[in-house]
Amino acid sequence: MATIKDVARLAGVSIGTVDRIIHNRGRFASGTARRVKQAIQDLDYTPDIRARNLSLSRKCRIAVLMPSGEQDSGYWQLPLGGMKRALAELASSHVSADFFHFDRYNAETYRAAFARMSESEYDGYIVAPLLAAETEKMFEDIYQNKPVVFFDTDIKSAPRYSFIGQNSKDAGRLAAKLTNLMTRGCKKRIVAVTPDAENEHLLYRLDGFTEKAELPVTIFRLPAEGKALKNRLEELKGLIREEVCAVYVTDSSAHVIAELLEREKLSDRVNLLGFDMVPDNVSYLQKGVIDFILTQRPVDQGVLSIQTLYKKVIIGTDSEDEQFLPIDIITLENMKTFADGRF
Amino acid sequence: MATIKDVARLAGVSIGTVDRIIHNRGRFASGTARRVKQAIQDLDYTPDIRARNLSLSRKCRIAVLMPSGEQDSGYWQLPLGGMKRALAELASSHVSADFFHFDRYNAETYRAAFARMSESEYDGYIVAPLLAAETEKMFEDIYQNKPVVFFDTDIKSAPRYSFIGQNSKDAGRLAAKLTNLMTRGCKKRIVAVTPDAENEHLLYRLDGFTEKAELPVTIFRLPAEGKALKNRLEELKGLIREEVCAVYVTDSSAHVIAELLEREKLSDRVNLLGFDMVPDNVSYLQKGVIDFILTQRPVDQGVLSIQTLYKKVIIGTDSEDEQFLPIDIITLENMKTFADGRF
DNA sequence: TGCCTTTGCGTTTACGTTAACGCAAAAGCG
DNA sequence: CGCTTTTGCGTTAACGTAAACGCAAAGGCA
Repeated sequence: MATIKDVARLAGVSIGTVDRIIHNRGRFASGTARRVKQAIQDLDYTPDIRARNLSLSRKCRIAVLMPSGEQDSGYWQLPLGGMKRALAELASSHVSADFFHFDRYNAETYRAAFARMSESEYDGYIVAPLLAAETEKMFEDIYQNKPVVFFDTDIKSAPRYSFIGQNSKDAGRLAAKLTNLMTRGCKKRIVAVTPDAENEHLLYRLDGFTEKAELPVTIFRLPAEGKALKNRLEELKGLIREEVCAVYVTDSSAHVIAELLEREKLSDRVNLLGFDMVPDNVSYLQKGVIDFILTQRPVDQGVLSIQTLYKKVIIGTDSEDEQFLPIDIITLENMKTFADGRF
Repeated sequence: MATIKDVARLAGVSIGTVDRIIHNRGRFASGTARRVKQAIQDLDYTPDIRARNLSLSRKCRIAVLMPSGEQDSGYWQLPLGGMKRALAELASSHVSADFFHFDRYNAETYRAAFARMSESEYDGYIVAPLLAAETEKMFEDIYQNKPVVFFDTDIKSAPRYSFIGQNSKDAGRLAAKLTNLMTRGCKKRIVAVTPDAENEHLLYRLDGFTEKAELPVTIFRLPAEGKALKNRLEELKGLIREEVCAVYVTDSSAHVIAELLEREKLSDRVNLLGFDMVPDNVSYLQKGVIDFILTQRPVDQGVLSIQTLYKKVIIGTDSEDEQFLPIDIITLENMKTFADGRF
């Protein structure tokens, strides 16, 4: 491997000159530049990253703005775990992160977390921009000179460096295909359960599903918690008992329906399909109450978010504008190959 | 982040002494060692890998011994691609590899490739040890002082550093579950097509399948090529036409059966399930002739093989003895999320 | 011609770690 | 007691790159 010294020798100049020409900094004669560039080509010279970073003593301080881990049945623990793992691996490369959590159903906490984050300056930002309206303007200033990565949800109108996530419509279509398979011969309906709160990518999961489903689909909205939830579940129970052969849940709360099915001894007759390997879902999958879980590798999303900023800030290489992860199908038989938390 | 200088200052010694104590090299007084270790603890000091590697000017030359890319319907291109990608990313960290390919159906070429590989010395080895009997002894000497990674197939009796691959029995079970789903209501049989040649992990894929299949399974052995293959296919055709509702193929050659089904217009009536996203399989999946493809992330296997050696040789951290990858289920609806070659 | 500015480039230090080298003090030995 | 050996530890060069600094030569101007 050629070093900057070899280049300098071949071009007949000093390493300082080579460095200046590489970085287009300071002053140099155009003829010299040509010779140096030729030498770089001839020797196939690439700077040694280790030496570069050592010399720059670059650090990468990252700010992460996301919901607290427990929300959505513990879903956010998954990307969080991925980030922590990636950070541990990159710790000796001077990559570190501060986490700012908010309540995704409370815009005020989002703004507060953002404010706390803004107190220091970071080299890069990772954000789950769940509150579209609030996010639009927030990152405009920051984006001027620091990379901002969105994960989970994309906001096309907001400025960002890269998006890491899922293609939700395809996920819905896939769910429909599996549901069709399971309900072959069944003459009743499918219930699609989706949260009360508006969320763009859950809408896509519904759209894709209804597009491909071969049985009639009844959409059933469910509040997040409390008495309203209880009442609605009671209603749902009646519906399921009578005329339903499968239930599709668009978010990570399939375990709520699973509990209902189990209690009412409906689980043999009614197929259930949901999203995300949160602990409650995993245990109902294991019992056979949930038939399929789809995921979009939330842990990998976390890992990739950190790595994307590391590459940008420390190595200096750019990533794709959109980074989609595969949609995985998980069932009783392959769950344990996913289960060690690495996926 | 604390440096060795800080440690030295706190312990009241020079950096040379600290270094000697860290590496347990040369001579030092036991009292000094205690003080230095305390200081390391107090400051939470970890050596900077970049500086360490720069100083050691460590290189990692890797030898890869595997079948040539075209074999097995182009399967080996997949891990090969993963290795190339990982190598490209690590190029400026002085990781490089030489590839030695063989014909997996010809033991002589395996030995020849091994001999060529043995002409130089490498810092690490990646091997697809498909010929169990030959491999047993081969790596004993090498393993004495260099890490050897097996991928795809494990040989428990041979010495190795780590294995990267799949749990084949689980894959078979999963295949059975999906086949059961697809053939619900069908009263005929399933044909399990498997290559003539002996291969341990294909046996496991059969075992797992027959264990969980709900219909009777007929095992049908297929030669690799030539006239024998043609005759056997003719035979298979008769079998399928009469009394079969699904075909399960244990290796990457599902496309051979797919072609047969398509030609004989049997694809609507007979379900087909196979392994590996090789180009031919992908196109039959797209046409709907193949219903499901299972994979064990061959590309990731390649990436992980390189990374495992990089971590061992350059960073100095050990990996697990066995590294299993998740079993993925791929169908028409989620195939495009896998299709960009990154998975 | 003398002085000042600009241009082009070489020199040097720093980044943090490793490891060779060698010096002083202590210990061993006749 | 004087000599050699051992012990303990400090100093230093090297890894490859970045960037500040400053020197010499050339050019500009009166």
